[in-house]
Amino acid sequence: MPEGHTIHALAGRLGRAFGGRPVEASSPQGRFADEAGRIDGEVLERARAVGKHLFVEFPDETLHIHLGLIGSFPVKPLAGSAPVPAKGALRLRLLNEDFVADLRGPIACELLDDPQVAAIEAALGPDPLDPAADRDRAWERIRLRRKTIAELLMDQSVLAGVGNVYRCEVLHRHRTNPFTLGTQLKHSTWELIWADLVDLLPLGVAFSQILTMDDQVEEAERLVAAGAVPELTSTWTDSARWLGRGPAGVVAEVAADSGAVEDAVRDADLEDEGGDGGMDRRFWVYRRAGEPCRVCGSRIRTQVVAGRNLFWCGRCQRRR
DNA sequence: TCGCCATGTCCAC
DNA sequence: TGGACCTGGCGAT
Repeated sequence: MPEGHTIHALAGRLGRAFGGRPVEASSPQGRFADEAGRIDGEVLERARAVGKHLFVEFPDETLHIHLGLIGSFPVKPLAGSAPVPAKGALRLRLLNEDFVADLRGPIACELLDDPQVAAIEAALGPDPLDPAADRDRAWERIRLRRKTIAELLMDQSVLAGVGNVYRCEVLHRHRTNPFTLGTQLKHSTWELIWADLVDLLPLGVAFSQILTMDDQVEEAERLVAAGAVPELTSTWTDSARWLGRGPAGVVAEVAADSGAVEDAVRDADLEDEGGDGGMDRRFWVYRRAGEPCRVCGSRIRTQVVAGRNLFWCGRCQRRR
């Protein structure tokens, strides 16, 4: 179940598994049969993510996919054996000699031309995973709005890639009242929230898991610094954030040894499809309604905001 | 086996 | 703002 980090990790996997080679495309379910026929046998040039949108580029058209709440697109190595027979509601299968990727339950799966792709991107706010993202663009869309920050963080035209878990967690990390209006939010608070997302989302990509607890973030960054996280070779090598830090050197070295990278990637791909990067699933507030706040012991509250369950601590996050 | 819920979005009212 | 839609997993029955 995807927020932006999941889609960026997926783009990396698709690129490594299928990039630069012809791909077999089919729609066992039939709902995408005509379009699959148009890309069948074409070279998959590149896969990239913007927020929660996935773009898979072919010479003449771009495959646009949005997984929605329940979609999945696992990439699996074949390891010499034939792919498992297609069954159930399988919208799209991508296949080559080494990998198979099965798309199920997307809310968008379509072939677009360049202007259509540009239109989707233009409607999105800055993505904290994009090294060139401009946080001020998001601030301009926040500061004049009389909507709560809890709603604004989920609004993809304000900020691209953040979903319900990250919004709950990041607001708690900064002790910010989720009901603070955009017009009331301090600029300094926004700067801290953005910087935190720029730190946290790449860890989510690297570990295919949302990590927000201090000890887990610390451990994740330690593993990154030790060069023990193969996932970042694809997504992070061009990240300004990490090029500006120690781990980048390690990443560049690992990336230079492509054979080792391939082996490591295969291992990672085998393991992390469940979105489990290996650390236990633990949050400050998300899905902890009624449990004691890990900071102050007060009960975590929940309330539906814009159709989604918001979780927060009424004491820690009193301040607007 | 059933019903509900989910890291999402869109549309009709 | 409520419902519809896409599918899988899990707890209750």
